[in-house]
Amino acid sequence: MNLDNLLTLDTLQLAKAMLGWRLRLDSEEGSYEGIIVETEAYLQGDPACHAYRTKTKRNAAMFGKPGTIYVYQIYGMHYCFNISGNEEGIGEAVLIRALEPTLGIELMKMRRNTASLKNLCSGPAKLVQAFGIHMDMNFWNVRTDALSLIPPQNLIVDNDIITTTRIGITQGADFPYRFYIKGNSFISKK
DNA sequence: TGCAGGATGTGA
DNA sequence: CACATCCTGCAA
Repeated sequence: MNLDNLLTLDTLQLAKAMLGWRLRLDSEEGSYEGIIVETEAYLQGDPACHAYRTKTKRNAAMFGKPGTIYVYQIYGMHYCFNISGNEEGIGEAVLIRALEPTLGIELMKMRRNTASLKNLCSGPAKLVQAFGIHMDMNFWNVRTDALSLIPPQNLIVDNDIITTTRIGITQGADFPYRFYIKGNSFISKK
């Protein structure tokens, strides 16, 4: 599957299909890459979705074209990184929850202030910090900007994907919208 | 090994 | 006032 095909999937399928793809950032200081190993989907009609009610200044990027990057601040101090799904005008996105670092590891260790490989990108706010992602990247697009998606080296099949409920929410807590690669040790929860 | 507590912008 | 989180410190 190529990037064009990936971004035509509905948001739930997109969240699953992104497993195994690599997230890459090219910045002044160097390049970062990690394999996407855990995602969550946030959909229309889903009370946990930031776009559940109205379009606001904060959630506007969720309504962008597929591949639009949505960065938001949470708990006043951390940031999370999403990729918008579905067509323009519909507020849906996939939250990237964990990566298996493959490139730029020394830079990540400095940014995260830890030497532990497993602790670099094993959470949505952690991977944001490891890559140095910030609010200026809100409304970027993975098609056109320095934050991009690279197709999988090893194809992830359905049998390799575990589906569970999402982490850290109470509204919509029963929806099975969290996906991760079976047996991968870089996910956010053991 | 587990959990309580704190930091604090945004929108209901 | 609840929240798509993480880290520290203290108890068991």
